[in-house]
Amino acid sequence: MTAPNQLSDLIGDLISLSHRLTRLAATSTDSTESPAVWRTLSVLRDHGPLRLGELARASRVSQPTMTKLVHSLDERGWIRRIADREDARAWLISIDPTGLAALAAWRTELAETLAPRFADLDGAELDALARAADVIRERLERADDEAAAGDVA
Amino acid sequence: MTAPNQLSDLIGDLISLSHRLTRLAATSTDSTESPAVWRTLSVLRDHGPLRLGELARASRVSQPTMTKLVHSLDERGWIRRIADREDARAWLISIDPTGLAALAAWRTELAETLAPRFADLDGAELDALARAADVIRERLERADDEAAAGDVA
DNA sequence: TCATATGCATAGTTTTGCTATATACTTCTG
DNA sequence: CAGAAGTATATAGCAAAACTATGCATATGA
Repeated sequence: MTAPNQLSDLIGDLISLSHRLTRLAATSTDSTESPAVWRTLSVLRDHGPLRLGELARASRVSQPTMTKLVHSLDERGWIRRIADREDARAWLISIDPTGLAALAAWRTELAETLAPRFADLDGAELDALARAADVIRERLERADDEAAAGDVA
Repeated sequence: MTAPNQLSDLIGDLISLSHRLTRLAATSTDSTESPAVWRTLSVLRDHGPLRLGELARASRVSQPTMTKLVHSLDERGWIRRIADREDARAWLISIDPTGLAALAAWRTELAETLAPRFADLDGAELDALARAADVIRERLERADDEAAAGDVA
C-alpha cells in the first residue's frame, strides 16, 4: 500500500523514519561533529543571518545550547558574529564561507556514502523524494515562524 | 526547483530536513521518553521479534546502549524478553501489546500536534510523502541487512 | 531616571550514548 | 571430551549534548 489514507499514520511513519535516517547519517560518516552543528549550519545557509535566539528556535534547541554551539562554531571560524547596530545586546549570526565549505564537504561525504543505496531510484521515485523534501521544508519553516511569533509585527 | 538533478544535493537535504523534523517532533509532544525509545519500538513493530544485537544495529545504537534501553523498556512492560531456546546467551526482544499501545498513543499525539501543519496538502503532495516514506524505509532496511551481513547464510 | 522587559552568557545537572571490558554460553579442534 | 576461541549480552566508567535556572547588560516606557 503506497498511500495510507490516514494522515496520522503518514506523520508517524515520517517521524520514525526521520529518526532512523538521522541515526544512519550520524553513524555513516567519519565526522566527529555533532548533528546539531550541521543542523545549525544548514539553517543558516537556508535562512541567511539570524539572531542567536531566532537561530535557537529554528534549530529547535534552547537558547543556552545555541550559545554554546555558536561559540564552538565561532572558534572554528565557521560562522561570524556581527554586532547588531540597532540593539547592542544582540548578535547577527551569519555563516562564514569556511563554514559553508565545511557544510558542503560533509554533505558530499554523506552523499558518497549513501548514494549507493539510492543509486537505483527511478525518475518517479526521485521526484517523489524531491517533492517530499520541499513539502517538509515548507512545513518546518512555517513551524519556525510560529515559534518566533511576535518578533515581526 | 522541485527536482534537484544532483542526487547528492537531494540526500544532503533529506538528512538536514530529517534532523530538523526529528527535533520538531521531540519538542512537540509532552512525551518525556527519549527518541530512542520510540525508534526502538517502531523497529520492533515493523520487524517483529529481534535479538538484542540485531535490534541495536537496526536502531543504530551500540549494543550496550540497546541493553540499557531494553532494560528500561522491560521495566515499563513495553517489551518482552524471550529466551532463545537455541542459544542460551541470546534473547529475542518482542514488543508487548502495552508497548504497542504506548507507541500508538505517541503517534496519535504527534499526529494531532503536527496535523494542522500538514492539513492543507493536496493529493499529489500526500502521495509524494507516502512514496518518499516507502523509498526511505526500503533503503533503511537494506542498510540494516548489510550491517547484519553474515547472519543469514 | 527608575522599573520592567529582552537578548545573550554562565553554572550546574540530567540524559544519552559511547568504549572498554567482563561474563556466560557455544562451537570448534585435537 | 577437554580446552581454546568465538559470540551474545551485561556492566563500568566516561564524554558529549542538551536542559533549567539564573545572572548581566542593554533597551523601553512610565
